[in-house]
Amino acid sequence: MAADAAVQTSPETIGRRERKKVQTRTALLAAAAELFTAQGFDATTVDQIADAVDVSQRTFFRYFLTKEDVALEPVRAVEGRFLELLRLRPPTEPPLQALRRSSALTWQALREERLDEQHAVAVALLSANPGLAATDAHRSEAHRAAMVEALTHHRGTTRGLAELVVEVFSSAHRVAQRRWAESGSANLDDLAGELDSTLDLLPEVLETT
Amino acid sequence: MAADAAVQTSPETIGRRERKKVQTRTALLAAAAELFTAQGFDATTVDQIADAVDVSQRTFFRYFLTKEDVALEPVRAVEGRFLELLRLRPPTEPPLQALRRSSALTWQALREERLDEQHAVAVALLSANPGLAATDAHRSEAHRAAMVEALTHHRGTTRGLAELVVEVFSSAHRVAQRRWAESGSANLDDLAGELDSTLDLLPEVLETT
DNA sequence: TGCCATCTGGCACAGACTGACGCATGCGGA
DNA sequence: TCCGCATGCGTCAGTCTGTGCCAGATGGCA
Repeated sequence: MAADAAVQTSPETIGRRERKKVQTRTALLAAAAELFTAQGFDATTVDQIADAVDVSQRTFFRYFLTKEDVALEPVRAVEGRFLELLRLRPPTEPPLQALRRSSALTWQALREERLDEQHAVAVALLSANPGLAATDAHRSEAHRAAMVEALTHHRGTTRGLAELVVEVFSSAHRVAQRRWAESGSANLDDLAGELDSTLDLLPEVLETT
Repeated sequence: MAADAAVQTSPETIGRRERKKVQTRTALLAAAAELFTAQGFDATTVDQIADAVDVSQRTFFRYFLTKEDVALEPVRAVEGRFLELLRLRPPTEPPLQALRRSSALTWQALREERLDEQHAVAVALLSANPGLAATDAHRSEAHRAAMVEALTHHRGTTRGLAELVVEVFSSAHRVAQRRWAESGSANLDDLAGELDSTLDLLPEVLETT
């Protein structure tokens, strides 16, 4: 009976092997986050992270391609959530507004799942390590491409326009995120506020042509 | 008399030591560019570059902090030219237009000094190596800050607005540069055209709010 | 000519990352 | 229940980037 229940509930269907993998992966992520915030990204070696979880360095690199990836993984997760929400937006909605709304909803979801602190930590790590931010810019290219894909044909938007919209939105997002990190706030509402006021400045930008 | 002349003409004032330094630096830059375009950035080792100029690897790292820096140095040079021209713009000119005009003038200058090919090579290298582009984004932060500095108070522009203007312009610049690289053109006029048509799309971006 | 600052080469080493090999463990079928 | 296979993991050895250190070579200058 108990076994049957375990077999039927899909998430628990996975065997011991799979469970262990998830375990070590999670442990590596946690250990890395802790060490990075405690000692800084550069000062932390991969060996330290692996030792903290009691696996070999080689195993670490089987879970994460690079040391940067283990730091950026939370960011990637949030981007995934954001994309899901963006794809649910009605095609009648203007692209830039769809992006703005999806951001707000993403942060709301993070807060409801008590992931806001974790996200704040990741963002802080990013703005404290410019090199890491550069890698992030690279790694998020796929994400931007997916955003373009989701927005093309939104209310007759051409691909070329969608590309520019995404770039502009990403710029505003970066500016807002930087200001938020500098303010030292860990409240996602403040981040939303920064993004709003930044986006509201856009019309003035055009007047400078 | 001859000595006096040498002392007075500032560029030739430098002695043999300084001249040799410029020589090796130039040689390293040239060898790196050649190897990078021939074999790709990742496939080229620092040892290869150093060997090509017949200096030790250790010496290479005394001229360039990282392998990436030797690849990005031409880009930094162009940014310098751009900034000089931007600072000469009349303060009555709207910021975004000042940026646009400075770009055009920079490319014109590059062409006149027959540096357009070299620049095309650097841009091609950038768009062929996303990782390098990420580092470039990081390294160009100082450049963007300088642009903000130059534009603040331009026609009553606040710093906050200037920051956003620079971000938006940089976005358009990236988009245009990517399209130009994809088109395979080595003509700087085409790049200017791409930038113009991208910037002209900006009003439509705002309509998507 | 001789002294001093600077440049350079070579060495040793840390840290990120990779390929190969063998062992151990979990999984599925007979 | 037992066996064979797939998979994950550790170990080892090695590459490449980047750095500190010291000794020798070279240029500038009195």
